[in-house]
Amino acid sequence: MKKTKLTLKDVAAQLGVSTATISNAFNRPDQLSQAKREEILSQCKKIGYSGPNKAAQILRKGTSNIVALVLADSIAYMVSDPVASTFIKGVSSALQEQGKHLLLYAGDSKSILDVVDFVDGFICYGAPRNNKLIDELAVSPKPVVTVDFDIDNKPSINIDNEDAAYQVASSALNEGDSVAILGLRLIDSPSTCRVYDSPLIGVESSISHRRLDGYMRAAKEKNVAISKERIWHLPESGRSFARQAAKEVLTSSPRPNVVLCMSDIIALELLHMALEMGINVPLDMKITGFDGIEEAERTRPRLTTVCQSSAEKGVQAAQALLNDMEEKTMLPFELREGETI
Amino acid sequence: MKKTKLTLKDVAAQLGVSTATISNAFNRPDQLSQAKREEILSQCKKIGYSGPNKAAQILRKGTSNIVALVLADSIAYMVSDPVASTFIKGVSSALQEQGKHLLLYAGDSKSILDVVDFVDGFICYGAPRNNKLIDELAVSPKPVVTVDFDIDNKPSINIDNEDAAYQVASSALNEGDSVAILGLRLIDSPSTCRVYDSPLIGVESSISHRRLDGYMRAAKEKNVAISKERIWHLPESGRSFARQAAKEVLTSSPRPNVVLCMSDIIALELLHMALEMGINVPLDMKITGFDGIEEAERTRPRLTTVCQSSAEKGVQAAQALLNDMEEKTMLPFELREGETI
DNA sequence: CTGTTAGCGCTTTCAG
DNA sequence: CTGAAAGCGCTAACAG
Repeated sequence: MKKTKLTLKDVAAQLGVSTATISNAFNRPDQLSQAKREEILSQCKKIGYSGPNKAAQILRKGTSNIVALVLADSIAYMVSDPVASTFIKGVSSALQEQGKHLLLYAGDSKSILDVVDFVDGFICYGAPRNNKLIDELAVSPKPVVTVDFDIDNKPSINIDNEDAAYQVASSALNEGDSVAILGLRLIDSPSTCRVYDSPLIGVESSISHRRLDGYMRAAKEKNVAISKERIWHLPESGRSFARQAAKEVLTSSPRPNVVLCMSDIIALELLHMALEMGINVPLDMKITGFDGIEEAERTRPRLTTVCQSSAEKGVQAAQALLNDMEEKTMLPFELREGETI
Repeated sequence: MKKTKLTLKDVAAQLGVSTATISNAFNRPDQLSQAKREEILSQCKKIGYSGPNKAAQILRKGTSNIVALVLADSIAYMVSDPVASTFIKGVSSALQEQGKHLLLYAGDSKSILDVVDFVDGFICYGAPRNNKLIDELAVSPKPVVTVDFDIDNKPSINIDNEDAAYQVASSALNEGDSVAILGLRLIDSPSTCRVYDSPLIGVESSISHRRLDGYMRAAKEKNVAISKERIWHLPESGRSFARQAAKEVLTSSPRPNVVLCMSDIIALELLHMALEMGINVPLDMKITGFDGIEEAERTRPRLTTVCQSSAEKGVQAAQALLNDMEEKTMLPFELREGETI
């Protein structure tokens, strides 16, 4: 009894039929009689052949049932971000429904080339930290769907970040306010800092700049001036960066009485720290977030923020990919009035 | 100018060398002169050949650089669990270091067969909900590493759950205490309920039962009786199940003055609810958790719990897989005394 | 150091 | 409905 892996050919020989018949029994039920098919399948099970080798199928058919999810940053970081993980959740449930598999791909990887040949497509969540990936995706022969950013001629899922930011800022701001903004990835710096006159990055494509635009439009309408030294840049939305930035804001002078935050994580960190310092929210300081994560609902006072359904985004992205959608989709968002403004 | 994808053969023809030379230029630098190699590589770049097709390489070489991470449950659930996502974090960072890719695989999938042919191995985090997968993994020709449970003859990463539970219970319990236990997956039920006399599941393999054993050993030593109607079963460690169970416990009579929880998520939910009800923790009720998640450190009063480094587990699991380790590894844990006992 | 060639295991025309 | 045969694109002996 040798244990060399059985091949379709072996099986065909053993059962005394041709290889095509075995192949058809597994892949194209309509190509042979019900009876014959069941006969073959049961024989296969008996002799321990569990079906055509997938690696060979991938080469031959050119499809693998694997979808790559390209994250903006390292997997390590993304998977612990509540917004990203909710998105992954949406993607994975939609994929699982269709029997597709999920390959997680870091946005700071060198290249996309070592998977492009065998995955069935890419879902790209946020502009990957390594810009080169964007160029590679742009010319990839495999379908691509982007989320929270765009690539020319590729379908995408977005919300209107400018408008969302405008709305949340509008409801928070009043003439005479002293405002600070806690922004995400506005400039090219690995650490928390004020923006000052650093050149803004990815101004066209980035959701952060759309949000900034929205804040500024609201500010202008309300006759509120916001100078660049009151705008902070955070390299990512992790708690430690948020804490740093929150501290800087809270100890800056004059202390702002409205702080617009580009993520709930940042806003919550600021909120907690402010409360600890005995600052009354919203009387002494108003705070707004962005995203609408669960924790923001549980926290007291409840955070005023913009809700976007990351899970829904994930589902839509997966469906767009699997159904070869061409259009760019704009998903709705919702202002959630909490108790922090 | 046709756009048919270039193959290695085409390139060889165009450059006037043999296919082996092209292949070697990409895969085995030692097989040809530095000069020739660079010549070839730069020519390839110029004509737009980005290297050997990966699908073909997978078939030919039998390796893909893809590692499947089999989760205990659906990806959707796992990715939002802080313990699991920290584990994923560890795995992914170790894999990324070695240029390996991460395929997330749901533990409630039908079978492992549709990836076994092309992945390089499996990391299996917790006993998959679908038991069939365990049998398939047990006979898989590809390397397997299990975490938080065992398969005969396969390497594994574990902590001593019995001892950890014993220690945390020991430090919480005193003679005369009225104790409740909030357990995980103790019986076969999709909803929160008391264990009573339902048959326990997976008694041998499950970490939950090891923890239960540890609690019981401590209880016995301290002369504390814990009846099965004071032991709750939660199907998973999500907040909503936790909330349900917490409510049942807090409204049960007599109300226990010590509650041992098998996860921090459960313990925190209980803690919050108890505080809201005006119960003094730890005076009126002591609470212990398990895992040592970040949130448990941030919460006041700080939770008393067992810390295990899920990230480290992930790293070790990945290394065990990549280095073909054979042994079963036992990782250390650490009791963290908070203010809830 | 380079070229030839036999597969890796399968799918899919195309005849029968 | 079945069988024979041509590749999918590549790698690794092996011979030169």
